[in-house]
Amino acid sequence: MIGATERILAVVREVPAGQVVTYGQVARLAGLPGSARQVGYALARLGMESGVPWQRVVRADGSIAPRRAAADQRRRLESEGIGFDAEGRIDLERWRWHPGTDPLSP
DNA sequence: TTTATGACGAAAG
DNA sequence: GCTTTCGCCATAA
Repeated sequence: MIGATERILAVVREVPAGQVVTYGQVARLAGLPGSARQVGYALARLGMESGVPWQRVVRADGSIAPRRAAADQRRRLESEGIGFDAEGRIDLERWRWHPGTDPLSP
């Protein structure tokens, strides 16, 4: 029996570098519509060196969830080519990941 | 067992 | 665009 946390992490691992997804989006893709908080909670208990690209998960409005590692997350995303506006938000229209449309899948 | 909390989100005013 | 309200659910106390 695969737990919800496992499915959440599986989805996050699918997100290609240079693109982002929102918490709610991950929840839906994991089959847990409406449980966006669960996504954040699963990532919070995760180790930063777990290999999961947690930095690619952002809020529904494109901003970074305020916490200790927020600055580190922004730095990582910028190094992947993602840009932020003056209010610290990402243009989701431009960098949002849509399943099946990642650069490596023709 | 009941309450509170948290890397959230959408709707309503 | 802002704040409030409510829904969600695993953990902790």
